[in-house]
Amino acid sequence: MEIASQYNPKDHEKAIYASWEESGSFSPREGKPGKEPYCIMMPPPNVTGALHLGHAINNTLQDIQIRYHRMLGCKTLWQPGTDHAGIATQAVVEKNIFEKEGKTRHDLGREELVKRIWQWKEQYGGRILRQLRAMGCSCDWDNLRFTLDPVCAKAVRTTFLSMFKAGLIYRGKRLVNWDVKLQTSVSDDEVVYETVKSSLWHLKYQVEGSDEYLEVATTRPETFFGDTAVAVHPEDERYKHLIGKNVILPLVKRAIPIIGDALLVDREFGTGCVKVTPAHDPNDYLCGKRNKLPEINILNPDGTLNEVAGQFAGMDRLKARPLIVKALEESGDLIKTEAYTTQVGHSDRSKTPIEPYLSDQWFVVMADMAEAAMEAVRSGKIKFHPARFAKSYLDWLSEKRDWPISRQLWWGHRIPIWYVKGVGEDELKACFGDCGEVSWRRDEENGQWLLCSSIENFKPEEKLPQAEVRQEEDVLDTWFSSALWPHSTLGWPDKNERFETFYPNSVLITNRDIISLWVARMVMTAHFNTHNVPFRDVMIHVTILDGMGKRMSKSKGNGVDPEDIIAQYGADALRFSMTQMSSDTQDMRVPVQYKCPHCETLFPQTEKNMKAETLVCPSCKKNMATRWASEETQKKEGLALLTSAKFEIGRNFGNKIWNASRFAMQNLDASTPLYTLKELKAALEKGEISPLNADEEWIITRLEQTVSEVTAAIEGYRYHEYANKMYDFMWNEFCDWYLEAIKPVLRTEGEKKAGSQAVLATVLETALRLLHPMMPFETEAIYANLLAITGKKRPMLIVSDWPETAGNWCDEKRLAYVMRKYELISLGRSMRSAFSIGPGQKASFVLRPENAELESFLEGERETLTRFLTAGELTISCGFKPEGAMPCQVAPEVAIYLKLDGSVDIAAERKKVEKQLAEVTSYAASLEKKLGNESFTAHAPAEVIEKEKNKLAEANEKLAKLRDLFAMLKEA
RNA sequence: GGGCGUUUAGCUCAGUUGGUUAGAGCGCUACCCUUACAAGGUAGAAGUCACUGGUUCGAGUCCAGUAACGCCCACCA
Repeated sequence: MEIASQYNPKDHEKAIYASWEESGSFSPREGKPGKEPYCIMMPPPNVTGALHLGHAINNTLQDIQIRYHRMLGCKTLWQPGTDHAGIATQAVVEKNIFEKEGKTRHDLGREELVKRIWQWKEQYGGRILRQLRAMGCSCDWDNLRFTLDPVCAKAVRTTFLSMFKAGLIYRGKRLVNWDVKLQTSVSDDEVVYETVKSSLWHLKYQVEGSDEYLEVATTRPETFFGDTAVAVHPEDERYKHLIGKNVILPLVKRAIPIIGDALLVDREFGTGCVKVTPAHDPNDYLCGKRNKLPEINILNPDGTLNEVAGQFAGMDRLKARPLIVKALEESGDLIKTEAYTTQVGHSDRSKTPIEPYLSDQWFVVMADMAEAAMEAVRSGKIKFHPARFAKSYLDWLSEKRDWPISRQLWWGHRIPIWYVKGVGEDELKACFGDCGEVSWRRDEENGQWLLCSSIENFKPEEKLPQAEVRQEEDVLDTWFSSALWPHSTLGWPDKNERFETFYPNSVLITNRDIISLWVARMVMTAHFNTHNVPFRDVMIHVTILDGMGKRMSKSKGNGVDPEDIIAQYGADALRFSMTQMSSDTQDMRVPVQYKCPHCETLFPQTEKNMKAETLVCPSCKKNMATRWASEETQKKEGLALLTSAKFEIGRNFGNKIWNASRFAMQNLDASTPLYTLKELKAALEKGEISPLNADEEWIITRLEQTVSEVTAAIEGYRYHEYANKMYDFMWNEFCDWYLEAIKPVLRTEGEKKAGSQAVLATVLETALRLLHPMMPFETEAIYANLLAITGKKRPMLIVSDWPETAGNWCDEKRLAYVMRKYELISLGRSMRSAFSIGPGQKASFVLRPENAELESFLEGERETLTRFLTAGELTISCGFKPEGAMPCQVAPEVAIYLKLDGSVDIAAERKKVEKQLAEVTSYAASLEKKLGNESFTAHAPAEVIEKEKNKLAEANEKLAKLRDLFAMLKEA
């Protein structure tokens, strides 16, 4: 069998993924007896978005758990899906239509816009799925969900109706964050504050019937049209006497009261007088409620001033501001203007300043649901990993602020509420009284009924021809449907086997920035709908940062497409590196570089160039396109892939595994059995294969330790430990020592060779299974080769069993001797290097063990010792006495000498030994001091003291050898 | 302003309940195309564990404070 000398991912990934998929391996299959079903819901990415490395780490970690549990024999489901992401998607499509056709959504109308967004979804919605497949994600594609699916929609309507019936849904006037560009409210979470250099304008408000005036400072002078009071601190001696009087607003000459409000006013800030604009400021709004002030709205939905603003009506509020200031200045009502830096809320989506705006919105009452969600974590029914993240979850929930769920968008789940006028309750009862899927409530203020229903395509007007019926225009906040994800995707509310099997889910794996937005809400709705938790564990993983320490995100422009990395290094390299980065303390910086498609020159991604569509290569000066450019431009100019040296480690490791396996393939044949560890043990005990040599006993023991450690690491979500243990085992133990050690046996013929082949096959195959969840493509490819070369027929690795240990392969002393052997080799090589003995040049060594047992062991290892040391003559003797000066290194129980042909520079040798002597002496002294310290021996635990004593004994032993050596060098 | 986290080798990061002479990968130095692998091998150099105190027989690890950085939440008329 010809095997390439480098692992080339492109030769394997597509075909292997296809064969997994075709074999149905991604679908849940019946579990082994006693194994609990296992289920993870993929956090649904925005359907029209593109995944970046943040998603790559998220999905890698999920796939590891899924593949591991599948191999354990659990009935396993990884539920994939995408989110309709209301505002984000609608904004993108609207922008696109406006750029191409110059039309707004109002030109198109609701139906047409929604149609266009669906088209957009069909066209671009595939990219994420392609990316997930390229990464090797083993999701149940047959049951892909979308938050606007009929299944999910039913869950949304059902939940809404239940909440409505339970009195948890209400409609109220609230000050919302209004996005004037998208003309919708956005949640607090979608508002980002930006520092803006502005001014603080001081205005003069004349006290009615007096010469006195109040000086109020504002950053938003245009809002004075909506002022309904001026507030001062009730204890403020400067203004106390004015409370109850009126001031006259400039220009419009309207009288408003002076009120005392200790909550709103900080006496120390500014002038101590605050203009109160309840309709346009959250704090003023609350103040208005406290003091029963009227609320005057000054804005139209598009951000222009309304008729209240008199001559300024119709102007955009920001454009009007300087004109208003000018008018105030001219009327003498502007006292002064000072420079002021302030934070202004901007819409995360449209990047325009947010207006606090009074409007009708729908809300969900949070109090009880939040309490239940907190209890689920406090009681330990849900566990966070790492545990500290429970705090941010609990802190957020403890505020129990009602959830505004309406959005003035067209893309999303339309709120299932109908406004009904002109009928009495008797008529409603007659029509819907028997129907559990309809409920209603009286809205006295507006003289109408609020009718709520979970029926699909509900048309109450057909049953109530006499009534005036209007459906609510708003849609639900995207998070409303995402919040149902753990149960809606399983077909809830319909009773079904899938839900019964996989609910609650096993674990949620996600990023910490959506703990409040999403995790908390899932727990709340789960409790409300299913009286259960949605999942048992929440695993929060690291955040991927760019080279400048900024979180990777699409909108920032610093996101790296996983397919860029896959194209250059392969999916397994991406996955390995991601796994290795996934510790639970620090976020991970990934410095990113562009790679010129023409000359392969690398140059760093910077703040400046990260959003550019085209770039010029600093080396070859040719143009290139980035992922921001259109597909045509990418084709024409060549695409500059983003890359990072971070992934080289994964590629190099993959190549190492590949070559180690290649070596194995070259030395195995159709006669080689393919045992599990337990079967190998049984075969040994029955004498079916010849006894293991020391190196084999050692590698099997190390392998079994690795099986246990790696299993525990995955179970405990300690991914970097999983990656590092596998890396160390494969590279430093399997390749560097074991494979090198067994080479001669494999070149022989006979029983011993057959035994060694069996061991090699077992170790390799077990290692492949351990690696598979993290590096599925390559391990599957190697496994296929292994089956071919040994002539076995087995199912694919993806559905193979997770390794089990057999235990007790050899005693500890023997293991220690093997380690001693490796240590001697290292020391010997070190001396070779110190004396500039070239790699091909043979050198003579003497080993002087201190007891006959070790002597006889080393004698048995003469072949490997000779070969690893490139030794000419190798003497192993307890009674060896050096004649004259010989370079020497000491290990516990044994010393190794180098015989030099030429003369030895005795002075140099003496210096070396002297240096070592000094080091070990001070080390031993510090240990002695420690052990001589009575408080240490009194306080420290016995095992620690024992350990220190052993260290001292070893140091003293080494010291004695070094002293002998030194004395000898002196004589010579 | 409140909370959470981070600061360990030139870079990116590990370091389990306090108990080693503090580790890895990349990079660096020297020598090697040795028939699995140069995406490799062998041998090396490189750290005042941010700073200041404290607790302790013993601190990279625990406590307090300081500084810098990052994230989340709240909010500045």
